[in-house]
Amino acid sequence: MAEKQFVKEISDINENFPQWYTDVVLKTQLVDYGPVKGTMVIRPYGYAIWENIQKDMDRRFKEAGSKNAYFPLLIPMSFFTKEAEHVEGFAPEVAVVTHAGGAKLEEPLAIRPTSETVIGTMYAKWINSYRDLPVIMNQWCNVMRWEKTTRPFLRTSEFLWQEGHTVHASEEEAMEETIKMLNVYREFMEETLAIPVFYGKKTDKEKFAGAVATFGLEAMMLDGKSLQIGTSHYLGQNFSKAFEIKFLDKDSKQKYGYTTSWGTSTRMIGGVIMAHGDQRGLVLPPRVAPIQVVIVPIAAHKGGVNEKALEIESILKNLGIRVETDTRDMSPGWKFNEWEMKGVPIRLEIGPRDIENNKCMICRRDTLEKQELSLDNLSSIVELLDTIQKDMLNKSRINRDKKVVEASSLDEILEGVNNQNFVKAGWCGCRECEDKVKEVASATARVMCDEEGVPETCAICGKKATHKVIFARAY
RNA sequence: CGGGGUGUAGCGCAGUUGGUAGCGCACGUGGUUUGGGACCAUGGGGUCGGGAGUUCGAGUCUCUUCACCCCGACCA
Repeated sequence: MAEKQFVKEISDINENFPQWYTDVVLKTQLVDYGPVKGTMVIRPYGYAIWENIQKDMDRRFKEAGSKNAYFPLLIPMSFFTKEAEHVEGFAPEVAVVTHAGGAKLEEPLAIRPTSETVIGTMYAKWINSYRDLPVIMNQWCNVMRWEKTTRPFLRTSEFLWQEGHTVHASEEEAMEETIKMLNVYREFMEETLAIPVFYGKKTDKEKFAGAVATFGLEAMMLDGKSLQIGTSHYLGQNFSKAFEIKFLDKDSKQKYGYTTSWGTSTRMIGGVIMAHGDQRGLVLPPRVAPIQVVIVPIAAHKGGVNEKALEIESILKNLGIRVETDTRDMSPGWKFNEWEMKGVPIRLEIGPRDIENNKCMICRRDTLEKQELSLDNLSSIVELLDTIQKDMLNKSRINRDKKVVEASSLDEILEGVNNQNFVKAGWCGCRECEDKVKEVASATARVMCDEEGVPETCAICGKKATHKVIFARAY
């Protein structure tokens, strides 16, 4: 059977990481490849993770003052040309509708790669006075970017995401919003996905097309590569000037607004897989796991076992736990392996001997530790899920911190990334040095961390450093 | 777009000098099992990626075409 092969093949994740990833997303039935190259079908088990992410994140957005809305999928091509840098950045990857209703369209329509342009157009109509500001909206939708190489969740032609778009009366307020949302993301990644992140300003080379400044959150995957798991952009007046987002201020003067945008995508699911997985497959943090506890009845044919299992299921359900009982006619060992591969945080075994002794067996997916639990004490599973959630973040943080090094020369940067590390180094701020690192070490500048203290000299050219940057290979 | 590779059952693969299309897993049925991927019996399932050619005969040889994968390049 395919699943058995999976466990055997994957003896060392690091040696065969891309293959491990592909196997795990396909064999755990999170996704399937779509009929159009570069697209993915998110299967129910994978989509349930996305729903949990959405629910948690949406609550945080609303607490931060954001409202949800929805804007159209199709955007007139002319909208993109209004912001020069934006069109230049996105043109190569935009899919375009040229025909509709059986005829060629007068103006081609872009399938949105991101919605700054439509939303900006609408904001221009809606905003007149400083009393209309700030505007803080978010939409959950799909976008399309025609990428050359794709991988499920990490980079697909079509993906699901959330994009927030805001307008503010002042530069300070807009920048504050940019940083505020960056922090909302950071808290979500750590508290809900159990993924520790580095976060900070991106270099000009890596910033969003059309932004004044881009801030990113970078997570370390099991193979030491970095995944940009969320971004928050300060757009200044670039888009408000291009789309005429103006308001009459208190001083009776027409002014352009200051805009921001921020987004995260289904890529987060890929991040969860690659940050927590192991040789047996997925390890899902309890807060996003579609099934938090799976009950496996042992020797169910002996009577009374399935009944007891279902009784436990209803007790756990009443405690607010997402629980499922696996009554399929298969050997227990087979089920154990299947649910481990699927990353269910807790497995509960119940058999005739347990029922006699009024207990059950509990196995944690993150540590694979087994322990007995009295059936009178089932409510402690709520705390155990919480413990697992916290332990996973701590474990990730410890493993990550072991793989962060400092470098003061190009050779050391190369050595660092070759050892699957994140490398912190001084940087003079010039594009040439950034390109040199890419050329020599295939690593890119991820985010700046100047607050840690900027080194004296640039590790690449030896001139005076202006920033401290994390270099890493990236997905 | 450059370099390399693969197309044979749902999945993974074998198929020798050209001679009736095979194996493992999965799937159906009956039974025995069940505390770490059980077993026995039996059954169903194929335009060999497509097209053309050579031949008495092509999964196998030739030409052509398509699709997918990996490494680059590009890129949230």
